[in-house]
Amino acid sequence: MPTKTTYRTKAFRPSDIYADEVKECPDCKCTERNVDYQRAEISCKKCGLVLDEEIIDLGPEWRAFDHEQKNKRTRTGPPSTYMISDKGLTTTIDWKNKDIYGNPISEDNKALMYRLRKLNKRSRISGRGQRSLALGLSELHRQSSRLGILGPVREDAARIYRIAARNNLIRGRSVESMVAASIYAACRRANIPRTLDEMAEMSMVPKKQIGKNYRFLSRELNLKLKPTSPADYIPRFATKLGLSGEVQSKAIDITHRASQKGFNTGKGPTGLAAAALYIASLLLGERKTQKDVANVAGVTEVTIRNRYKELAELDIGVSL
DNA sequence: AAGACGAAAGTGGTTGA
DNA sequence: TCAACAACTTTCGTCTT
Repeated sequence: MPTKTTYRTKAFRPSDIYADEVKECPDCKCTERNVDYQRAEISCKKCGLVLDEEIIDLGPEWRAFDHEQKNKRTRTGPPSTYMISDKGLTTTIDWKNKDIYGNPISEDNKALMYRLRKLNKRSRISGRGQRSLALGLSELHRQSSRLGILGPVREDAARIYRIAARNNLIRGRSVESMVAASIYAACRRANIPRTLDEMAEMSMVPKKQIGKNYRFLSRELNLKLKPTSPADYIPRFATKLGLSGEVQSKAIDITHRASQKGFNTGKGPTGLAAAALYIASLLLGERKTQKDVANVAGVTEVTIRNRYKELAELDIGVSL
């Protein structure tokens, strides 16, 4: 990814970003590019060679049909927020009338300090709603891009965040953690759940806090989310492990049969998904170690073993 | 030598008084 | 608010391939 941030226009287009650093395609030496946002890939227009993948979409959040919408819907400016916001490093002026050495401030300066405090406070508060929302949305954009979340799911996350902001649910919580919680909720709603570990890793927010905020959001906004099904995790885990589609469907089959026997109650869905994948990989001869599966699923080998033992006792055709 | 297995102790979150 | 509790993790020793 290019790291240059020389463009400062309000609504830049992704194609502009790459315009000044198009390199020749090593295959056919042409310089024309296709940018595919669905797959997040840049490929050569002539020969189709993929030149860059997992690009970050820095474009506007929504489509706009007239000038007013364009102003409203475009997120505010370049990825770095140095120009706009204080990046959370707000300056406050102490209420004590002491200087940094602890000496009292002179009577002359007291009036000055009073005025400064007042102005500082006022400038910080004014327009906070608008500004923090813009900040939140750009943070949301950054995080969802890193997770590879696009389209409707991202829009849903943005909607959740906006509603939360409107209902004053962000106050007292960090923007990053609430954004992460919104994305987490949107993913679950779309049945493509991310684990809390994944969310924590990319948002730099402790897992605990994301979970807490997520529960808070779902309670306050009545999101009515069902517990995640282990089957939802399987395709993603399987892909990461490089397992075939057959193993995937076998694993999904196992989780379905297990849930028919009322097995999935109270257990973590990722553990069960991992165990099902492990078993399926053994049955179909694409052996993966417990350790590999455990790493991808974010559980330990011990958990896989336990689930695996329990599944074997369940009489659903899983026996070794 | 790596992977699988299991026991035991520890951890963080939920529940019910 | 606190203790009990279930699920899961960490750690470690032993067995298997």
